[in-house]
Amino acid sequence: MMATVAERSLDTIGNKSRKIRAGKKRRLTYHEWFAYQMKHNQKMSRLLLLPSPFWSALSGEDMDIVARTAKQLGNCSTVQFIGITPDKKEVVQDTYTCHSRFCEICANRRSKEVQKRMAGWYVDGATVMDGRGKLAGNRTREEVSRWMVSQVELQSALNRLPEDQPELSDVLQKILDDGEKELQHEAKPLYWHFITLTIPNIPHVWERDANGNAINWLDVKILQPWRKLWRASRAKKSGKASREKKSKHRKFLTAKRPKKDKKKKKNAKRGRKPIAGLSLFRMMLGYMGRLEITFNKKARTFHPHIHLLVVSQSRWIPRPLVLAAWQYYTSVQTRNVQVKKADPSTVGKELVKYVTKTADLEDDAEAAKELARALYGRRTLFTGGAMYGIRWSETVAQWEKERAYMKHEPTEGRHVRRTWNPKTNQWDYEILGDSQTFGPVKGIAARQRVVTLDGEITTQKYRNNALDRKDIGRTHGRPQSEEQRWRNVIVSETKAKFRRYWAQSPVEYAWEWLLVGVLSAIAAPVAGWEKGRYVTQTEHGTADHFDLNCEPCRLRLKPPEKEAK
DNA sequence: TGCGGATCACACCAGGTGGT
DNA sequence: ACCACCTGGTGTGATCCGCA
Repeated sequence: MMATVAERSLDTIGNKSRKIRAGKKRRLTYHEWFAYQMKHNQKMSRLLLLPSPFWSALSGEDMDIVARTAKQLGNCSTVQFIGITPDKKEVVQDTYTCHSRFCEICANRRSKEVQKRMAGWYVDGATVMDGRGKLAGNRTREEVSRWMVSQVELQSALNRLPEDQPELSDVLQKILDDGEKELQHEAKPLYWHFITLTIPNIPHVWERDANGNAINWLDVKILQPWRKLWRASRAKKSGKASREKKSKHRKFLTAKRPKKDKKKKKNAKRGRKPIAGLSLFRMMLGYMGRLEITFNKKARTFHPHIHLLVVSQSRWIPRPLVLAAWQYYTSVQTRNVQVKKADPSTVGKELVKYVTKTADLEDDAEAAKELARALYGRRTLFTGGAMYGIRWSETVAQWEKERAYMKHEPTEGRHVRRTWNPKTNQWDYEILGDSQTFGPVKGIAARQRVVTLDGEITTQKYRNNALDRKDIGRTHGRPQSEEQRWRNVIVSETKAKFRRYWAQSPVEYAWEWLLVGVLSAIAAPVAGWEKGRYVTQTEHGTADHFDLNCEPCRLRLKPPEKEAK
């Protein structure tokens, strides 16, 4: 019953799938949807999922290998397997943990918060997911099932309606669409404003800290505050759950009416004090921004600006309120905030004219280098809200493309300095000499990471790549069976986890490795050291020790040889 | 097509304020 | 002391864009 309902109600998933979107639009079967989710859903892909055909291929010995490797590495394997039962139910089969008190992953798993949320994720050992394929932590399988049944029943009722009842059909269609429909606001006139947010002169836009890590002050000082401000302004005002409203109403009916205290303020607004000026940003529908950095030659300081062209529902934007909001999010006492009305017909000119003046930097190679590093891979022209992703014209797009010359290494081509020529209404390019060129140094890559509930820091792409990589687990030129490939995936994942753990906190890892070794030596004095590692038995193949660099150990990973013909 | 970088919707959570 | 209510903050998954 469950599976059939799921199959019939999951047709909307197809729109989001790249493969389905490219081809003819059609309904997804449950298996197709599940395969898609396994590949693309970040929450689900945090688990190492094995397709059901390979599930039986994983023997108990393989699990032992994983567990032993995890124990040896002093880190959690956090490898979970999901099996598909005959009734199409996904069941979490097993998890291996190291239970070390130094292990962050285990500490996280033990925390009440994680336990609480994990309890919502799984009902009777099965993953809970809703009709849209999302893992819903606050809904049980029964609730999801009821929701899907109601949707299917509504749709079927709509299909079975006779044609002479258009009114009823409309009502049913309205109910169906209600969940997906966005709120339709009545049309209001829009006004364009030009806002300039600035940060006082700062000595550096990019530098390295004591540990050698790159700090992009440009991002910290001005871009992040702006993103925070915009995000806060986009946040919906919290709505009330119907259950709370009901309880409130019930209490209101049953409670005795108290006498009003005239001393206290009437109609006083309760709750947290709102941030001044944030309501103004709420009325803005979208923005187009340009990052500008000027350089003060005498003081040798940078002065970053954000020029914003916003479209707002409010006719008037008071400058003090914008200033207050900007000061709240930057914690900086600045007074250089400008607000003025803008003409939408001159959008391009207003924004494009604000570019970094390279003439200020030509005498200061260090400053130019610093600026180049700060701007490396960063978009100086950005959009948001209703204007997100729009482009003015192909010409502007081409300008943007050309402007990114600083992204490339100096060996890739010659560097040019571009200046705007108002006479010809075009850019003039000036080729810089070798002494004036500079190559940006890549800092620590700020990759988008996902911290799972198990505390593991990973990415969806990393896992997909690991699965897609063909050279996983050296095959030495031999063709690799699917079974062997999946087995190698497990081992390589564990090894990669060790590398990440080592990279994150080598000191902690070293201490734990030492402690585990000493404790093992005390607990099991019969065995000894071999190849720099402690083993409980010296004979390979039957020992608890498993070394990936050891040939006898690696032999155990090989698939069983076929019988001789 | 893969990867890096960015925004957005949704849900939950922490904390403050007025009232009982 | 507790509750109702309000606010912004934050985690998480989805999606989009630009580039090679």
